[in-house]
Amino acid sequence: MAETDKRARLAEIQGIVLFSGLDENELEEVHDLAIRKTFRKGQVIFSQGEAAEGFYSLIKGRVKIFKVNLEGKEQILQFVSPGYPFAEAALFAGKTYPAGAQAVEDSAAYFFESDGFRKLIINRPTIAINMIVTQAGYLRRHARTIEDLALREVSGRLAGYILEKTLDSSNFDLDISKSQLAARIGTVGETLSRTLTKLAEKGFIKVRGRHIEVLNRGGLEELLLGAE
Amino acid sequence: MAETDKRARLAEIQGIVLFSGLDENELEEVHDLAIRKTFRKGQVIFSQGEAAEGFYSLIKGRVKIFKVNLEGKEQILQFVSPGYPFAEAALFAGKTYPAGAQAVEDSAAYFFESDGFRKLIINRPTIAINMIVTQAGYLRRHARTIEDLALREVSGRLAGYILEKTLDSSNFDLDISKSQLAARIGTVGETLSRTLTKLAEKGFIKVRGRHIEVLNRGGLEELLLGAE
DNA sequence: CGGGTACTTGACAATGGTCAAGTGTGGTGG
DNA sequence: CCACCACACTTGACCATTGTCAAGTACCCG
Repeated sequence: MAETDKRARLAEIQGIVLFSGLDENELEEVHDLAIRKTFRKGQVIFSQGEAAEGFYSLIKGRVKIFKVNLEGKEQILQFVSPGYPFAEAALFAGKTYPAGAQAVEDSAAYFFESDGFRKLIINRPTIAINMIVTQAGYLRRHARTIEDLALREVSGRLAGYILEKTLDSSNFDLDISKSQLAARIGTVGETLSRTLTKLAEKGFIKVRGRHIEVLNRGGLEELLLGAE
Repeated sequence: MAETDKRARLAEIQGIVLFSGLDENELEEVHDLAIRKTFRKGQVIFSQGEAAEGFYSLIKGRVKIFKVNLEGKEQILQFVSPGYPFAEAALFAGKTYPAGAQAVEDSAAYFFESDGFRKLIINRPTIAINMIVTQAGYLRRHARTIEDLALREVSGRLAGYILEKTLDSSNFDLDISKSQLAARIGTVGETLSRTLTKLAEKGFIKVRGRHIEVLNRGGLEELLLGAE
């Protein structure tokens, strides 16, 4: 029982991008350090400003990383997908979490205590490289978010979001609430609602509930670039 | 002559955060890979969208990393200080530079070609760790910028900027033009100008040319938090 | 079927961007 | 050493985008 348990955990750990390409021994080491935690939908994992003891790697569900201001407005920095780490920056920069984390669905993650993980990583170049790779990806994504907020109006940001979600098909279902989408995109629910109908009126998209269909990709792309 | 040259270069390389803690041999390896480049004030180092062949480490001067939109509005993602790398994310994510880079002063940097550097880093955990550390720092900084843009008005962002520059003394001189500061803070010159005089009228600061003196730290801190 | 939450829509206000016209100010050349 | 030009910055008037507050509607879950 404990044995199958361990095997299951090793399988989960293998699915984490940070640990891809590791051999058996290395996986064992990671396993011995990892603490499995589960979170219910809506549960706060940590809050901004809290002391950072370590970082997480999500294996199931979804987690949002966000900031809030005094008035309660929220900005979502990113949604974390299974396989990906979050709060890894806490490992080497600063002693507190610079943002909050909350489970958006029922979720499970492995927690890695900072000191132990640092020791581990020093002798495991593969993990270090994997870490650099995912951080590089996050860095790009953040740069894009900054660009969005500073240089695009909300119709452009929304267009960008929709285009990303429809790289292959021509339609998709929102996997988050519209108010969360608003917070991701850097606006509020009301404005998102209006912008969505505006795009629909222009004939670029069709919206029914959470289902969005793209009718005119070119139109969206122009918006993204900054035309009107 | 070539010998003193090399020694000078090794000294420069030693001053780069990515390569701190390396032994002689490792420094040699890095040296053999590094291409020294100089840039005049105002010179474009690379443009957004350009194929990314490698990354840079600044050793002298200053460089800005920025995005521009079609209307020509600019958002500065960061100013790079000597010792720090830029475009390192290009090493492992994507084939093009996601932003542009330009020398703000006469500058010098070492260029590292991606493939070669990747090979090097695999056997040099120290470099990998250093890389993770600096990326973690950049990640934090970006998160902060996103927070600023999404959740603070420009007076709050400006207050934050001034507070950061006056952690020890109570006054400082702007090391960039006001229009560049505006672009860093996510606004335009006119608004920055107005905001500066507004803060001065409230008695929080005193401005003369590029010199800024803080008169009421508490007031600035409130602005940063979101009061008005 | 009921109740609550999420979303939409409307009217309004405000932050901040744009355009245009000054006002320096520093550096260069006469 | 002064005059002048270019450029950075300031200030004013205006307007657009977006946020706020409020009310109404739809939809989902129990």
